Amino acid sequence: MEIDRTTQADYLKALGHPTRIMILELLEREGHCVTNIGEKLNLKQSNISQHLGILRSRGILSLQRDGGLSIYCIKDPNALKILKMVRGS
Amino acid sequence: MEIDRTTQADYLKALGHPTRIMILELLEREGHCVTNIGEKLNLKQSNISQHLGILRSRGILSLQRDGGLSIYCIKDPNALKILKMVRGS
DNA sequence: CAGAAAAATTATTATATTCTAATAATTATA
DNA sequence: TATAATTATTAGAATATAATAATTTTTCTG
Repeated sequence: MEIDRTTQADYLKALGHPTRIMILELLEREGHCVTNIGEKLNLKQSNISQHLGILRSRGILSLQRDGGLSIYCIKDPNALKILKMVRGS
Repeated sequence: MEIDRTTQADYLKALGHPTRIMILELLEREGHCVTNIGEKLNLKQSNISQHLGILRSRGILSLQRDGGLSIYCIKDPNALKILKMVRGS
């Protein structure tokens, strides 16, 4: 299947935000819940939730519920590879 | 040297636009002048010039003058690799 | 079921991007 | 030097993104 340039751009835009980069770095080792991410990054809950939603909508993160928690994990390992390539540019 | 997340994000944002993706695809084979790019993509000159400026400011494109023309070329091959990875996500 | 905890959603405001049109700057050539 | 061709820059309006605060929804637990 063909992936159009708007979708490609949306994917890259999803990666192109400092907070979302921090989230991906944090999730690289293991999944975390929303509150946990917010505390580690010292950002508001709703803001984190919005960023997670963006990353999820692009297929970069997945979410699994664990009790009352929403655990977010890396779904697309390419995202991490891309970040590594950016650092090496 | 350490590359901060804002710079990483700016790099990814530069890649995250359909027109700029088209420009990179066009320049993959060989360099082109501004007018040429504008004609191939059927977009206004000033708009193209602005997009080229963004890509150049991030170190993704380089510019060499040839007579009256500004020839833009890929400077950072990583950008093309990243686009290929995005397509394969 | 009621209350608490976690997360998502909404509305609002502020900021950033993008495109167009117009103008300015640069270079080539007659 | 004047003119044309090429490119860059600027200003403005339209759209998109982002952060906050407030609210709602969902789920767990007593």
